[in-house]
Amino acid sequence: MAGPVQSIERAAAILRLLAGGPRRLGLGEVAASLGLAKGTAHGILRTLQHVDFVEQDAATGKYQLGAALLHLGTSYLDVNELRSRSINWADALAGRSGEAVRLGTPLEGRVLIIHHVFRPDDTLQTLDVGSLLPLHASSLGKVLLAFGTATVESALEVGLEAYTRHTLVVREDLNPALAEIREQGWAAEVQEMSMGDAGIAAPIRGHGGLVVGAIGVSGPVERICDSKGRPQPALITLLREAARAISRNLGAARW
Amino acid sequence: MAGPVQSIERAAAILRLLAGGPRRLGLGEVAASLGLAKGTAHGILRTLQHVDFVEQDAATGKYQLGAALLHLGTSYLDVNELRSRSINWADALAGRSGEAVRLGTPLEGRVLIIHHVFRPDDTLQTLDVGSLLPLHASSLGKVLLAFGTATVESALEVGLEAYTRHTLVVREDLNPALAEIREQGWAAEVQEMSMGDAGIAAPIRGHGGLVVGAIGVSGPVERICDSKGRPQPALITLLREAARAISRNLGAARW
DNA sequence: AAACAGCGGTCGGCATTACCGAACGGGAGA
DNA sequence: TCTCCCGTTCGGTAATGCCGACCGCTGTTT
Repeated sequence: MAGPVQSIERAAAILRLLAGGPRRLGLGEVAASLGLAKGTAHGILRTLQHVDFVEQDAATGKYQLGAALLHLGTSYLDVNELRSRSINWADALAGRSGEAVRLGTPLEGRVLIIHHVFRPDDTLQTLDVGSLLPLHASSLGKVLLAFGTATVESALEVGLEAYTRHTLVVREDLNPALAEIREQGWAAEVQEMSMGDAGIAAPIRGHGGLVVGAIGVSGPVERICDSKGRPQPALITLLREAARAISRNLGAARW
Repeated sequence: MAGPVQSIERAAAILRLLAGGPRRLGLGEVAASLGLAKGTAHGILRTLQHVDFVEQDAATGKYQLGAALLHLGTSYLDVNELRSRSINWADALAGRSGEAVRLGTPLEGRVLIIHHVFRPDDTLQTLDVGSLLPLHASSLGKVLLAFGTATVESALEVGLEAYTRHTLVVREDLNPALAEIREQGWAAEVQEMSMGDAGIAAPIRGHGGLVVGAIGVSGPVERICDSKGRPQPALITLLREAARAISRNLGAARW
């Protein structure tokens, strides 16, 4: 396999860099972060700006992401088969469980949320679609890790950040947990990402039984778990039924 | 100004192409559409795939947009100042008017929706954020055209499609309409995009009074308009107040 | 007020870079 | 089983984009 086109790789790196920080970045910062000459970075940025992938603040000259990316991002949602085939089941699952339902797929050592059904009550919630969750501290991520859709190495590259005192932060603790998830066919996360919250997730399989994504239910720990701190069996059943139905819909024969 | 980086321009063209059709595209189709050699297109696609901007269907070998774009798109929303400074006012406007509120900015001869507050009632609605509306047949687009934020030329390049019999499809009809919008400070669209629907929009100004976007209210024609088919004066007042407030928030001195 | 420092932007020479077109191989359909 | 189609590979070529020094501006410091 021949080498990738470098200018495009660099352009993508710049976009990722701009997406990383919430702050606008100057030309110098961009060039320094990627080890490029200023002139080189400027050429790439000028091109990205020309195609509306990047915008430049008129006052400060600093750069930020551009509008075209928003349209490309939603177009991705439109063509994503995993998402479109899951929507109906995710809706039903949210209705029956009374909790928020999310769908995830791996991206760069994290979990990308590609669908989010709000909890049916009318409380204020923010749309998570497009957000990135950690692989090691979310039920969706653990499923993806356990079934090989995401690699532990990619998670380690990002780093096993300790969000709460329950977060699994060492690889030796992670491995047996993943084995158990493979065994039982679903994953739980209880106050590992934020205190008071919990979630469970199950794998979604595509053609040859390959796991292509995960679906999860999440909410306050007192509703997701029973008095012993274990996920509610009834919820698990609902979740696994939904995951199986979606898998069949995607062409997974006998799961 | 030196020339833009061609490989990046081509990569962007491929992404736009993939975003255009809802269908997955083969290598040959991509190469032919852009007039590139198959080898060239393949190299670019391979790179885009490597950075997760593009995915390849394992079965058919066809290409589609990739997951990284979704995250970049939502990151764009996070840093967009026009959006973040408008959210509160858009919310309030939706509450007071009882109708859906949308925010738009120009992109490639169309209007990109960067914010969407649902109509307060509980009817089924689809999120328009990331969608593209026509410049000539939407109230948001007409505002952007009238105040020079989008050019009539860019609209003509896309084409003045006739969605209904009320759509303005000839430039000579468009120009006086835009002059009137400039005059009165707001735009209306009554059944020009789809029968039964109407909308009104007003400009949002940034620093030097430059129009940077538009905010609009839309809904069924019988609620937006009065019995004579003219937009409700009360709605217009609410809308213009919101637009003015946001403009001031963005630093527009006296509008 | 003047000098400076830091910024984004520009320019021209060099060699690396990515482009092209033809040939390959595998899969699906006939 | 044969054939066509399509994604992929490969090597030669010169066009391409990269580099690093230089420019002009703005805001700050002395």
